[in-house]
Amino acid sequence: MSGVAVRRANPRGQGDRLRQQLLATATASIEASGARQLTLRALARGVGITAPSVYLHFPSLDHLLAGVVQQAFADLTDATSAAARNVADPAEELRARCRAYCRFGLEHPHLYQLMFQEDLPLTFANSLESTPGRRSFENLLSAVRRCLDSGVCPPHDDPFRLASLIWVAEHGLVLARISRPMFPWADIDSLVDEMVTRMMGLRFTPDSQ
Amino acid sequence: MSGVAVRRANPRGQGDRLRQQLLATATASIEASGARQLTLRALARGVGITAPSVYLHFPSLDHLLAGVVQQAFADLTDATSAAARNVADPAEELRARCRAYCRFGLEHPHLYQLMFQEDLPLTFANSLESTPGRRSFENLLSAVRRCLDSGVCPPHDDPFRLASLIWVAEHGLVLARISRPMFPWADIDSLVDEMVTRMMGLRFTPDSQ
DNA sequence: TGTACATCAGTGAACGCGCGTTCACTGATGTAC
DNA sequence: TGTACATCAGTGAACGCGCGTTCACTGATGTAC
Repeated sequence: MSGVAVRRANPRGQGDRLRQQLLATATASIEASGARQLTLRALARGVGITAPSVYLHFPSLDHLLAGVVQQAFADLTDATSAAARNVADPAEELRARCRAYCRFGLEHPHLYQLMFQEDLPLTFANSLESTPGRRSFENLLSAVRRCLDSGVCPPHDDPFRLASLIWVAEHGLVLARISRPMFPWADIDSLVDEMVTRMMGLRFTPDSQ
Repeated sequence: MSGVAVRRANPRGQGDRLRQQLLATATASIEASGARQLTLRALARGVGITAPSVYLHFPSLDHLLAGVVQQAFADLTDATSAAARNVADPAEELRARCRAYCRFGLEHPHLYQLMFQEDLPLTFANSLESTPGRRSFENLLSAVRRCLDSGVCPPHDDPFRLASLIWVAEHGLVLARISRPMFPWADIDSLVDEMVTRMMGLRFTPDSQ
């Protein structure tokens, strides 16, 4: 009748379980109510441990958040890659990728905002190449290149620049929807398709608008 | 030699001066170090008054922030309108508008982020029309309409939708730069120009890329 | 012209709260001899 | 097979801090009579 589940310490050698549990609970908590609400003590409460125990696995909350963000970017990359798989037409592949990207952002708004929060000290203070999301951008860049190479769109002398424009536009699509839910938005998939089509200079197809 | 400036109460009937000072100091503080750092007590310290005095003018910090945001949107609208003034060609007017929009965002990154923070309770919980930034969007929409009507670009059956795409893209341009300063960005003006040109289906002109 | 009073523009002390962080400690379990 | 010991996975109490908010108060200045 106590209602309080008594937690027992993990068996020897398996202290790493708590580490995973901390990451999972932090992610869930962020998805539910945003990263601002997540404090070290709130996290400890959520997991059912005492506050100092967090230090056994992470030197600070920032390190833990870096882990959450890293996992989130891996998931984002997986989602876009999965959407692109088995799509033969390069233009449609690019659109599918971008739709999946936006869907991920809109399905995990709080997480997405954390991934691009400017003041995450431990995630991209490092080198340019290991910037989180760099992998995801490289995939987008490859897809843009395939479009250019296959001739489904007019040539462009700077694929990197073109990919930047598309990334930035989908980023804006996601964030604007999150911060202005009352705006009379059109269907997200159709907006993404039109954005990609126009940005790449693709020909409009019946089902792309 | 004390170094502490002794503040004297404002003369009678001019208590409103402190109100303006609170707004100005809050804005300056946000521009310097972001809205997260701004607490009621920090603001009071910045102005040189005691914490409870803030309540004489604002029922809460949220109300004050709403004032800051409202002013910021007015400034943004002024900046884009000024850039559009005296530009005859509708296409160039639209580009000038968008360049000014992005410039504003990049010159006031912390303020811009606050303007589009999702959880500002007192700013756009209200009606759809009075959403902050709505005025700014209407101006953009008008500029898009002028392009379509003048025939400098192919027709589009939904100017509102097209304006949404352009707003969202410039929004993304600003926020992506803020959150990924290490990314090898191209010149912002040229990126804006190319984005607008492609999104509207304008013909490329020598100085637009 | 004097004076009592109201009002305005704040002050100063105090409160309870949740936070991050420290420190010494505990209790279970594996290991050496 | 027994037992001393080391290690692992945490606990529990306590700290100082800045925060938002309350309350009674102050001191200057305008106003009614």
